[in-house]
Amino acid sequence: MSDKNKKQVDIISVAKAANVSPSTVSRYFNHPELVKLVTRRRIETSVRKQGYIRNRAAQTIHGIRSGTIGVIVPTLDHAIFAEVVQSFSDTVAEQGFTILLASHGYDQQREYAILRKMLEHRVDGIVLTGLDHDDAVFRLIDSQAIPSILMWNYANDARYPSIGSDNNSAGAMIAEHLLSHGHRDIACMFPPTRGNDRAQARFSAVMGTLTDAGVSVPDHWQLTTVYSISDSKRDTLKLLNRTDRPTAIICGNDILATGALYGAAAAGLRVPDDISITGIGDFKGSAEIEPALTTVRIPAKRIGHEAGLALSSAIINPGSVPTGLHCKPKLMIRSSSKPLHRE
Amino acid sequence: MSDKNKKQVDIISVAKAANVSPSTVSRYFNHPELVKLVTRRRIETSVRKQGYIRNRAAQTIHGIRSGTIGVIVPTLDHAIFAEVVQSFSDTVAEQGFTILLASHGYDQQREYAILRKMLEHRVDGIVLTGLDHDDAVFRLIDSQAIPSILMWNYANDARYPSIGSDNNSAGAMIAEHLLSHGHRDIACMFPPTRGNDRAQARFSAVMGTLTDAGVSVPDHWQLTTVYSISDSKRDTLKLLNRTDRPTAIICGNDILATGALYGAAAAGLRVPDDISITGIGDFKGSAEIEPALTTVRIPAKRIGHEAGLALSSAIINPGSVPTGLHCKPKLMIRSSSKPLHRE
DNA sequence: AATAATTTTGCAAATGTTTTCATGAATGGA
DNA sequence: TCCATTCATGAAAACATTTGCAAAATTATT
Repeated sequence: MSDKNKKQVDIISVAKAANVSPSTVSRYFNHPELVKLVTRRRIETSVRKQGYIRNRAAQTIHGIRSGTIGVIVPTLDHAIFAEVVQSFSDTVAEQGFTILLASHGYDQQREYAILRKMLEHRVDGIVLTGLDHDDAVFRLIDSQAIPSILMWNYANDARYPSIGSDNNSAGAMIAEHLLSHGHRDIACMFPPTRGNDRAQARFSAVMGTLTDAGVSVPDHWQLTTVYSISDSKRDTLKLLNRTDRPTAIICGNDILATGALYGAAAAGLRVPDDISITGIGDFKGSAEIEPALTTVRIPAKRIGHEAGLALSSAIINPGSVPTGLHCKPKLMIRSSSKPLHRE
Repeated sequence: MSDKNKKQVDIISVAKAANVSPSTVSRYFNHPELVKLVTRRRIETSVRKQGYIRNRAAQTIHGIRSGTIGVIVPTLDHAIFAEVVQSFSDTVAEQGFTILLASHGYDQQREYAILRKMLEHRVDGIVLTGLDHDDAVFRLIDSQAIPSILMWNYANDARYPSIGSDNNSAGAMIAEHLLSHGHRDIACMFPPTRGNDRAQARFSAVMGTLTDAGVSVPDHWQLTTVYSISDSKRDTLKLLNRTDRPTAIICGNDILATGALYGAAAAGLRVPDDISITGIGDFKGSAEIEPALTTVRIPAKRIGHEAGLALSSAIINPGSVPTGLHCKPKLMIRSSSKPLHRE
C-alpha cells in the first residue's frame, strides 16, 4: 500500500496537488508577497500534507547561497575552541547559516584537504583558526572569491581579516605581571609550538619580555608539555622536586596551569606562598579553582560572536570585505600569584 | 586583464580545455577506471590548471549522497559534548563525510527547526544527543528514510538505535559505591532535569538506589544547580555551612563535583576525610584534580567513535539499520571518596 | 586483412530548483 | 462598456552535474 507513495516529493508534486505550476510554488517560498493569498493557502496545505522539504542542493546550483559556513579548527577537544565555535555557530544561526565543522589536529595537509571538501560543498564563507596556514590554503581561498576570516588570533597584517586576541600582548602582559611582582626565577611551560602560532606568539612574547628585563630562563626550566592536565601535573612535579626551584611558573595556557597547580599541591607546595603560577586563556573554571588562577583573559565568546557577525554580514553584502577586530586580552589577577617575598 | 577569467570554472570548461566531453570529465571523477589513462592525464592537467572544484550540490540533486551528516547537540560549551563530537567527526571524516553541526541549547522547538534545515541540506544521516526528543522530530526523521542514531545515552527500547551509556546504571553505581562505604547522610546536587534526559535518569537512579537502601535525602540536601563550577561551588559552600552536614555529596556530573570540591576547600573541609564527593562523567582533568575525583566514567571518545562507525556504515550500506550499542559506564574510585569513619 | 569483442567516448535526457518573460486575469478610470 | 494598468500565474530556459545508451575507437581473434 504505502509502497507507491515512495515517490519522491518535490516541488512538482507539491505544485500538482495544489493545482499550480512549480514556478508558483517556488515563488511561494522565495517571494511569498508575489503570490495571491488564496493560492498561498492552497500551496501551504499541499506542502504540509506531503511533508515537502526544500532541496537546498537544487537551489545552490543556481548560484543561490548554500547557507553554510565552513569552520575549521585544530581540535574541539580543548574547551576553548568548543566555546568559540559554539558562540560563532549561535551567531550565524541567527542569520540562517548552518556550520560545516571539521578539525585538522594541527596538520596543515589535512587542513587543505578539509578546505577543498568544504569548497565542494559551496560554503558561503570560511573561518580558519589562527593566523598561520599553508600557502596553498590561502591561495585556494583566494581563487574562490568567498569571504573568509581568521579567528582567534589578531594581527593587523594578517593575510585575511582577523578577529581575536593578540597573543603577543597576552604573553607580554603575564610576564610583566610577574616581573612587577619581583619574580626573577621563572620557569616556563608551553605546548609544542610547531603548527600553533598562538602558542608560538605567546612563548616568544614571554621570553622577549623576560629577556628585556634581564631575566633569563635556564633550559631546564623551559618545559614543553602537551595540552593535558596530567602531563603538566607530572612535568611540574618533576620540576619542583629539583633542588633549584623557580619562584614562578608561566604556563602557556590555563590547562597547563591547572596541571601545574595540581603538581604544586602534589609536591607539597603552597600556591602562591611558595610559588606563583599563571595561565593564559581564562578558561571556564579558572576563576573557581583553588587558588583562583591568575591569567590573561582571551574572550572566546566575544571572539566567536564578532567573527560570526563579521562573516555573515560579509556574505550577505557581497563585495564588502569583513574587517578585522582586536578583542583585547585582559590580565586577570587572582590568587595564584603574589609579590615575591624577599627573605 | 584578469577580469575575463572571472568566468566560472565548471565541468564544461574543464572538458573543453581537455578536449573531451563533460561526460568524460564526470567519469574521470566518479569512475576513473572507465577512462583511458592518457585521457585521464589530460583531464587532470586541465582540472589543475583551472583550479576546478567539484560542485557537490549539483551531484546531490542526482540522488548522490551529499557526504554530510547532521549532528545536533544541546551545546558545545560542555567539554564533554565537544569531546564526543570531535571523535564522531574524526571517525566519519575517514569515510569522507563532513559534519553539519548545530546546537539547540536544550530547546526542543529549536531542535526541530535545526533538523528541518539539515534535511534541506539533504544530509545523509542524523545524530541526535540523548533519547528524548519532540515527537515531531522523530516523525520528521521517520518520513525521510535516512539513517539516524541517538548518541550519548543508551536504552534498548529507544526510538532509534542508541549508542552511549545507560545513565541509570551510572547513577546507581555511584549511589551504591557511597552506600557500600557506609554513608547514610547524603546530599545530592543535580542540574535541572527538564529537557535533559541524561540528568533525569541519573537523578532518579540515584534517588531510587538510596531509597531502596532506606536512605532518604531531606529536601534541603537536594540541590538543583546549573552546569557551572562557580554555581556549584557557591551552593556547596552554602550547604556545608549549615549545622547539619552530610557525609557525602553525589553530584550529577563532574563539573558540579569540581565546584563542590572547591566549595569544600573554601569551607575549610578536607576531602575525603571530612566529606566524600563524587561526580559522574569522568571529564578531562577529573583524574588529576586534587583530590582525584571518584566518578563514573562515561566513555565519550568511544561513544563518538562507535556512533560514527555505525552511522557511516548504515549510510554506505543502505537498507542496513544501524544497531545500538551500550558503552558501559565504569566506576572510577579515586581519592575524593572514602569509607565513612564511624566515630 | 577481416571480423568480433571490448574499451572508450559522446550525446542527450534527467535531476530539482529558480527566474525571465510573456500571457491571462482582475481592477480602475473614463 | 471599453481600454489601460496592475497583479498573478505559467512556460521554458538555465544551473552543474550524472548516466543510459549508442557510436566510435581500439584490441583481439581468426
